Amino acid sequence: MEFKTDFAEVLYGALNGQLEKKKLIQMIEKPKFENMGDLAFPCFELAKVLRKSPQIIATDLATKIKTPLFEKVEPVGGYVNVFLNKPIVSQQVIQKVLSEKENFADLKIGNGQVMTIDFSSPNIAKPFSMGHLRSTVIGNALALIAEKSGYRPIRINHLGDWGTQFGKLIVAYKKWGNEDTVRKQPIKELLKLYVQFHEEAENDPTLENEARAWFKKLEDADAEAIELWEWFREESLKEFAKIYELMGIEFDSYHGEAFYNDKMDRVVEMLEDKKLLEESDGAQVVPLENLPPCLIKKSDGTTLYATRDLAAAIYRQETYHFTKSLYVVGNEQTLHFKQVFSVLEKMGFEWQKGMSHVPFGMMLKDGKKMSTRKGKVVLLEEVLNEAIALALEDIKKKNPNLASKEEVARQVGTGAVIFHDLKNFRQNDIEFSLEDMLRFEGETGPYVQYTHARAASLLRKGDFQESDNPVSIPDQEAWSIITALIAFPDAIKRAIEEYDPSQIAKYVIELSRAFNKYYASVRILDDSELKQDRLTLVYTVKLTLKEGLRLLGLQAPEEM
RNA sequence: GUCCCGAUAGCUCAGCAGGAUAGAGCAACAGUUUCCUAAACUGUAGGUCGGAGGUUCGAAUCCUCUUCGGGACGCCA
Repeated sequence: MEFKTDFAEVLYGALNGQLEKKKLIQMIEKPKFENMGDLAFPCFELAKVLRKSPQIIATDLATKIKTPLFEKVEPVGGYVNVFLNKPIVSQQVIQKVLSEKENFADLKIGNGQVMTIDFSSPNIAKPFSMGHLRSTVIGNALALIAEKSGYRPIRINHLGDWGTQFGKLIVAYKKWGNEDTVRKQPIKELLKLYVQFHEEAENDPTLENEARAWFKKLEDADAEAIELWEWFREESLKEFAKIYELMGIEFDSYHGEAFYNDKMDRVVEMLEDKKLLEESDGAQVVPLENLPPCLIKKSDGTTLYATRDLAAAIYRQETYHFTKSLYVVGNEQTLHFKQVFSVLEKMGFEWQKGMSHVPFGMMLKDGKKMSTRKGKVVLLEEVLNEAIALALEDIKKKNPNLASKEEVARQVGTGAVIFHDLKNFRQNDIEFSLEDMLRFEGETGPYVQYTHARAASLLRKGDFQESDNPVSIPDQEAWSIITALIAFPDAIKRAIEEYDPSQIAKYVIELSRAFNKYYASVRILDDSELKQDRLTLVYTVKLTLKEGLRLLGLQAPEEM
């Protein structure tokens, strides 16, 4: 399977060790076009050392390369192009997928180490908006990819269940709220109150002071404040649970910000002991080099976001002993995490080197940030339900005899929404478009799911049974499927190294495309001696697609 | 003002440990089903890779400057 390495070995011999094997592996690339072979070695760099033209070097090298693994070696314009021996390579790959099944492409780079992943982290008493979708699906995929790569992921939902916003909410509830209406539709009603607070506060600034006072009461454990807070929190969690269930996402910890309330004094003490704290305009800060100072305590003595994140980081290290610790949080908080990591470094914690902020772009509406304060939010649950309804419609039209229509619609609908978010590089901003999100054709989740269902259908109809006979490439047209299968481990490697789930999304698209082309050009269930081999190939595609989808947090229905 | 992201086809984006003719999807147009799910496949059309310099045998990819868009920059998170 490591054909690059094999090629490098051969080159190393042919070059009498003039370049290191590692360097050679690095230089080997994939030719731009399929008719140029499967691997290519550019000779331009060697031209300087050898004082010969790249063309001559390539021609020369080509004659020296002889291995049964390559069926053709061709010097073209300064490149040595290599064509893999299709029968041999295919047999190896198919054999590997067949024997490893869903463990195909498992990596060991994580080495069993713990990786905490802080993601989703919605704010209590606010609706689960499209904005939170990004953190949720990216974090979930990263956890799955980390596991595939040999890490032990710990999924942490760092709930936004503390802060001045609760002061605002309590004020709003006491002034304009009503218990019954909140009980009926907690999130909608609380959002309404939150929005109303900001509207009224524009004309009446004293409201802000009231809100701060109520938050102070909350921090001082005032009974009424606590009671309301607990109620809001509980209702919100119920609401979030529905969404997580819909998307099939689970967490190891729901410790939110409030959990760290009693752990912050210790952090402040540690900072004092290390003489890192300074007073500035009545507030306590840690001055940093090349960064603005990090605020630890407000002038009224209450804590801040950064303080809680410091406490959380220390708690996580002490509890989980992580080697890596990720924060899947939006772009706009980059500075904050730089500050927090920097403070931890000043505190002398070596383990902070394993911490990374995994930023992502914003979900925009009309080119602008969506604002909860102004009530300009799109609710995730509504979008998911709409996607599911649309999927159900399609199923009724296209596959009316399908038994579990509702369940498959759920898988396909949520799949479309999740995939739409994951297929592009995280850091890009996304303009919210319901139309794009509910598209089931082209480069979409449903396209990949459909491809998987097609493969499953073939296996059913062809009554496929695994056998121990070696299987090789059944048709020339299948070669791009083989090369796609070979590429799966690389996709996972890149995804984990760059914390980039879109690598997997792009990969499953590529494999699906290769398979659909094959499907269109070769009749798989034809009665021929090739049928068993073809079905075996279909089976390897099905396994790999399913695993790829799983890593993104999508399910792969057998029929749709 | 300082710092961080981004700019590639009409739209959404790949490509960016430099390499051979810049690729997909959507939209448009033209096709494919007596045949394994047409949520598919085939073809046509569409690009001064924001602009200007530089490094290099070679730049969409690296460096500098610049324009435009977004974000962050102390008592929100």
